[in-house]
Amino acid sequence: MAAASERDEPRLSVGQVAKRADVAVSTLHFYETKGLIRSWRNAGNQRRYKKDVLRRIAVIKAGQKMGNSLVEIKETLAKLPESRTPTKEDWARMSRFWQAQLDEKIAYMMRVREMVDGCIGCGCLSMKSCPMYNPEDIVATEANGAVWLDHPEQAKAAKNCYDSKN
Amino acid sequence: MAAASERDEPRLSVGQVAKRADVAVSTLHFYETKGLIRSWRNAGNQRRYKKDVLRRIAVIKAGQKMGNSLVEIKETLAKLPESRTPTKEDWARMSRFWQAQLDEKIAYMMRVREMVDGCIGCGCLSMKSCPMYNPEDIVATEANGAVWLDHPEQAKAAKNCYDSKN
DNA sequence: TCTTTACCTAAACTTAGGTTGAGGTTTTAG
DNA sequence: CTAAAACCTCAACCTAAGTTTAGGTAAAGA
Repeated sequence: MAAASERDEPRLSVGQVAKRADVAVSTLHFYETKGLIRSWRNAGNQRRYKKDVLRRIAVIKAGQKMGNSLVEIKETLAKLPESRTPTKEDWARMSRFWQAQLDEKIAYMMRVREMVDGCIGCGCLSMKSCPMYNPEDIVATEANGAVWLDHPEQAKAAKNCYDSKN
Repeated sequence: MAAASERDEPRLSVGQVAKRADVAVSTLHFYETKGLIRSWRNAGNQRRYKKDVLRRIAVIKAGQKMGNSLVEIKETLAKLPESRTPTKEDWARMSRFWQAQLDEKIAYMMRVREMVDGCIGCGCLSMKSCPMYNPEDIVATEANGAVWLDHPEQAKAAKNCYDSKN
């Protein structure tokens, strides 16, 4: 029966996963301790993975490229169904979620760009009015995970930041 | 003469800088050990700063928001003149440099967005052909500082990544 | 069978970017 | 003049995201 179920859904060893996903074996151990991936053990206590672990790792990598922490990525992965192997539609939903997040980050970068222009590039050096000196602009809300949002008004405020008092 | 030069260019104490730049005193000490800012000592061995330190800290903060490391930021700050207090034009040049960097990062994010779409969102799970699994796409060149550039072809490659073998 | 390769755990180490604490000195305000 | 507030150094500590090392077991192939 163990043999039968192994035939049903082929499992990968840690070395195989490491090679195919291009990460170190130690990284897979590490991700497992962090709850990002899961494995089962064979009779000899060695890890065995379902193939969808490869996609999970791809998601982890992509998330890191976007600048997300492993904790945030774990929260995203937690939206996948636990009871069954994720389907194409499950992954597509996750993809859409991340596209939206990327859109936000791109918008954030564009606001930083405006601030750099308005605040470093200009003659303004007053710490009080310049939005760049006020750190409340990165707000973390646990509902959305970390949010990279400046208050949009700040970009405008930067434009008015021309009192070269210092 | 010490008094005269203090009158010429007012110096700030570490506490004043901390308050105005909204960072901890310990952070200023830390930045100093890292060579990001500089100070002089008064007769009692206490730090004194020129006012342009505030702008340097603003630059550090902006750089961090863009995702730069302190080392990278230090390299950027190193482009400022050492011999004199930076002028408006010095800061403007730095601003332009960072705008360009931000443009690159925004472009990078947009490529990641395409990859997330093409590679997680699609049915493709082959590690070999998918650019997402190949880490060489973040290339560090010391000339430019760390570069966030994917090979542009990779975004295209993601589009061809539909062999659902796994 | 025997030896090499792969795998196991646990703990220590690494870098980045700071923060905290201890113990002592300087400045400032009343 | 004295006490509180600000400052000093140095060392230890912290989190994130892993990597490395040490000592031992399992599996694969000649």
